[in-house]
Amino acid sequence: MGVDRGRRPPVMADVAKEAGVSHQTVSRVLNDHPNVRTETRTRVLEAIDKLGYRRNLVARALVTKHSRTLGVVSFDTTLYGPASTVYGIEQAARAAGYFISIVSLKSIDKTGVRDALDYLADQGVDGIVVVAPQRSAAQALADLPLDIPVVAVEGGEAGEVPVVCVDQVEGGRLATQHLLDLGHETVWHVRGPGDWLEAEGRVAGWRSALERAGREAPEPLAGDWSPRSGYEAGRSLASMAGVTAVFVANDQMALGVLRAFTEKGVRVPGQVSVVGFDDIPESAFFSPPLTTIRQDFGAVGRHSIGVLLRQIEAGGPQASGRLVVPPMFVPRVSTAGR
Amino acid sequence: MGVDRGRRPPVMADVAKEAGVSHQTVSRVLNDHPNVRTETRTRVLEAIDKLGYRRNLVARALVTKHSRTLGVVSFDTTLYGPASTVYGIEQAARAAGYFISIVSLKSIDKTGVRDALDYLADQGVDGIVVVAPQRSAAQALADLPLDIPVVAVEGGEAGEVPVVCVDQVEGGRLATQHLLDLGHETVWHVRGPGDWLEAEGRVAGWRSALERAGREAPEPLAGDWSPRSGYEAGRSLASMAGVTAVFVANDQMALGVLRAFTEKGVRVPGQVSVVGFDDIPESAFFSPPLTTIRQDFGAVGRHSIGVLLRQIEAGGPQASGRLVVPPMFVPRVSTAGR
DNA sequence: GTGAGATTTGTTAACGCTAACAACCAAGGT
DNA sequence: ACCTTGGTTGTTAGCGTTAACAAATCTCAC
Repeated sequence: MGVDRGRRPPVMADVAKEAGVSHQTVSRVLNDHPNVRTETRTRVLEAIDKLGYRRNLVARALVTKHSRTLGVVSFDTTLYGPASTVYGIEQAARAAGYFISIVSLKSIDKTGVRDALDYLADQGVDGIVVVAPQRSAAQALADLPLDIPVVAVEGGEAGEVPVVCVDQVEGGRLATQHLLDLGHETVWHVRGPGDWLEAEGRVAGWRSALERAGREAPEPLAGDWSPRSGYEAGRSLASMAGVTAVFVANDQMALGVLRAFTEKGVRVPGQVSVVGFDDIPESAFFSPPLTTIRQDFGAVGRHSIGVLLRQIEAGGPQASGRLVVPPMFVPRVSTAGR
Repeated sequence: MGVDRGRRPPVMADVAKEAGVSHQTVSRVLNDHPNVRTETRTRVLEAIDKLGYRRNLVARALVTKHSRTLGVVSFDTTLYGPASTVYGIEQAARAAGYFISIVSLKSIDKTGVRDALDYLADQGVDGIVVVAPQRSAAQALADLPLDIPVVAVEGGEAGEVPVVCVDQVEGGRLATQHLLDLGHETVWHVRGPGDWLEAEGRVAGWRSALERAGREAPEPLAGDWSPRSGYEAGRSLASMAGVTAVFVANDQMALGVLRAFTEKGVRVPGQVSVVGFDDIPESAFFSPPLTTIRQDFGAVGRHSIGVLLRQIEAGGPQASGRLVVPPMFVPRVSTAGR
């Protein structure tokens, strides 16, 4: 392939001359226009190959008004959940022929989200996925009427914006019911930070399962998703009487709880049963291996792209509302009967 | 701000008319051209504000040949290391006014890397960071002479391509030396997968520390970074006689080793000391808390952008070679003297 | 064989911006 | 008064592609 003739990368006109056609015909070949003779097509294709031509997507985007780029706004992609979701998004988008442009926020406030959205809109993205697990982020989305398709992941009621999420309430219920089924009188809860919708959903599920069973719901302990906050909650729980079952709102905090229990000589699951949430890859190897609720982040990512693309191609918001991915119970060793 | 007059988003000509100047003057204001009267400038700025004008970056990119977008190719951004590195890259890039376009690979082979690079080059990125921890990826980079600035992260000798990395050999040495200093006769090693440069660097550091101390290096056990592979290695180690110290090539595998030891009744650090690598957020809460080697992924990400931007602005590869970030020893509870 | 219709190709004009150059104006030196 | 100089602004011409339309060619029935 004779690339590099004359330094400057070849453009459509060069291919056209090489193939003895007009540049428009080259364009047609490139865009799979039906009305091109097969013989012409192969001639053009050969010329493209010979010159090593690659079409300029920027020029294309200028005229079509479509960049085939999708924006992703996410909060702290260092965390397993967001990272996995973004990974799913990226895979699905690339499979559909879209590029992914990422903005990772340190903190999610209204200004942060607004700026990120503006930033991406400036770049000319065709649509945006906002991984908006916090109430404030979801709120921000609902408030700003963007003229560009948007999908929220884990987003609560985000006004007009369609939402893809895991059923957190169901997950909380599953975890709590499992512990009740094992014969525990009641279930304690280490919850996630106040502003997070996921944290609230899990609290709601936990509370609902307890209520349905007619049990008293103890005051939940507050955490911030970090192992350290779980550790501190664990130390509190270890010093309290009558704690036999704990539902911890994520696996990292559950790790902290387990650590605190180990230090205090509380045996798991001998004395206390523990259930986590997320099923991070490490959970199966905690001491003891953690019973938990798995979230299929990959599916969430894929679905969000599906919804977004449908919206883009339809040229307006579909009445899609809310797409809910079910959570999955994963029994391991950290829970046992009374 | 009277946005939305007439549906179609305003373009430079609209601003020009509004301000009573030519569109070129608007362009000059936008690009901070020095020769514009302050009075004219404010008039243009007011018009921009009034119309809610935002410049079209695609059109700009077409004529300037610069998209202010950087590509990132990474392997499995679900893992903590890559995720943190990409996060650092993203933050640094955005601070410098660049967009980030990500391609996350499932497997890194030559074709995969080549395709990803082509894909990003098509998009018109100004430069690319390749997170290339595998030998094959580094090789691929070295082989394909890209006409676009590239930086490799964790990349071994990548030919002409500048590299930013953590000093893996030093890390391995640090971990091993720590165990020797505690009085252990020798140190066993659970290594990462063969193709990974990081795995090889850590092996080399481990071996060098042992050699320097005049000790025999036992055959390393093979892992694949996953907790499960660490668990299996741990089971083997537990059944072997004379094992008192183990350096595990990452924290996740170390977790598996700890789990296996717990199951087999091997006390850590009572009978065997364990050192990990990475310092993931969970490590401090393992049972026992894991002594490990911290990698500053954020710094690596930031530096890679620094090197890349310098290369882009200089308009050619700088004689930068290799930028090495030192690892850091983090003592915790999983190691003790003989 | 001829005209209607379809198929295939070419020509021209955007898309919204910046670069290059030209034009204009005021100030200052001769 | 003239010419220069430099700051300030406007005009024109692309960047590389697709859209819209026009032109040429082919196909087939009558």
